[in-house]
Amino acid sequence: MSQSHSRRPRGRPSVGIREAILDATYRLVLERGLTGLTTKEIAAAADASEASIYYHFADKTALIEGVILDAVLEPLRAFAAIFPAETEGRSLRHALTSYARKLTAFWERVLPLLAAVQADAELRDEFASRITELGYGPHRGVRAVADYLTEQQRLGHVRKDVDARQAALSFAGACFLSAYQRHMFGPRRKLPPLDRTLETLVRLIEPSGAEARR
Amino acid sequence: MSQSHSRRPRGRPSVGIREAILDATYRLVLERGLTGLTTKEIAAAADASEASIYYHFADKTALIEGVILDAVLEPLRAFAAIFPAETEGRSLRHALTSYARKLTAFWERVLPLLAAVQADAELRDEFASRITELGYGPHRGVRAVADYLTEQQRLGHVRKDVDARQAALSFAGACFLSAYQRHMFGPRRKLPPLDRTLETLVRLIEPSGAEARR
DNA sequence: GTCTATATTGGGATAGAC
DNA sequence: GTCTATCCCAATATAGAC
Repeated sequence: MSQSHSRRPRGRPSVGIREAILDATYRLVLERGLTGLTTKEIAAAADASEASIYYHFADKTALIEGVILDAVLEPLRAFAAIFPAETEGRSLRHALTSYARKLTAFWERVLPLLAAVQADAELRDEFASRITELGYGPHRGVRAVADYLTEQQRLGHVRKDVDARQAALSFAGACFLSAYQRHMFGPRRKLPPLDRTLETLVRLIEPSGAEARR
Repeated sequence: MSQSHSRRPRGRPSVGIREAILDATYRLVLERGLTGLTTKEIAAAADASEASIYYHFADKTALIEGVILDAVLEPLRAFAAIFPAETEGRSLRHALTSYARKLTAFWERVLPLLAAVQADAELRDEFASRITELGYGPHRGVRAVADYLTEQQRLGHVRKDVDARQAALSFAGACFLSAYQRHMFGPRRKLPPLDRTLETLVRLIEPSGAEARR
């Protein structure tokens, strides 16, 4: 967006370069990865000069770290809150399917950034401590589902002999693997469609006639 | 292995530098990530000169790509074959638990490398096409489990109304998420222990008394 | 605030002795 | 085959005009 003219036509908006730089950096990390990413590339993609990068950011590291950590932490923060709202007055199947779609989309958005984080020692350490201190992490999503399942169990919509946390891990795991596979190999459908996997899981944990009385 | 003395004592083995370089590169990618990894660092870690690197390898790219692709593809290849052997004459629970342990260990070994692959555009493309052409990929592990479950279904050890492929995805997904979490945050136990998750899954897919007759 | 032009550092790669 | 010494260039970062 906003490329395709190597020089902005006069009347350039005196503000917005900073945003363009952030945006370009983000896109480049997604598309080309972090390895070998240069300030020249970023400047070109943002249609700005390298000097402008150094006007707005202390150095390259500050730029990259800022972009990546924000791009991961913000969705994480946003996502951590949505599950309860998603379940309001919905059937077990509906709630889980809906959540799974969001969870998968979330992972697909974040995974490329996590790869970049992981490939860089400094970023990795910084990221791990930030996540830990904020209390985010995969267990967050798993626990949200587990809590929901426990509640549904109390209401008799989930078999009593199912360990909610374990079932939640299977659930989240299926979403995660599905997202990771698309992340690495694109949208080829080599794995079973996630929707049907979830349906299978739901059927497994729902009380069958014989189980309902236990 | 073979570190802890910064200079080989005299009588250095005139052969083995190539191996030392490969080994050092591998270790450095794991420890420090690919971003910013230099030939100087590699040389130092291998206790060799930079020139030796260029004697044995065409350029830095050839070295890195060689190391990483080998380090990923070889375990992949080895792993693709083991599942059937693991299941011989074992109970459903035992076979799955044993396989899960291997699957998780495999992922933990490979994930750091995959992150490096993903962070580099060239590597990523090269890797994706190699994997595709070899027919590896996450679906491989999923399918192996699915086939096994189908067989067990025929033998009456798995509920008939369970879709084997979907159950396998849940199974592999739980392993994968578990491995990924440890990969990112270390061995903190924020997720439910995998063993118990698998037990839960096994119990779910095993025929209950009421289901056995269907 | 943004640019052009330039300084500086350091990493990839090579020459040539041994 | 391995080393030391060096080259070259690309990438980060800055100076200074506008």
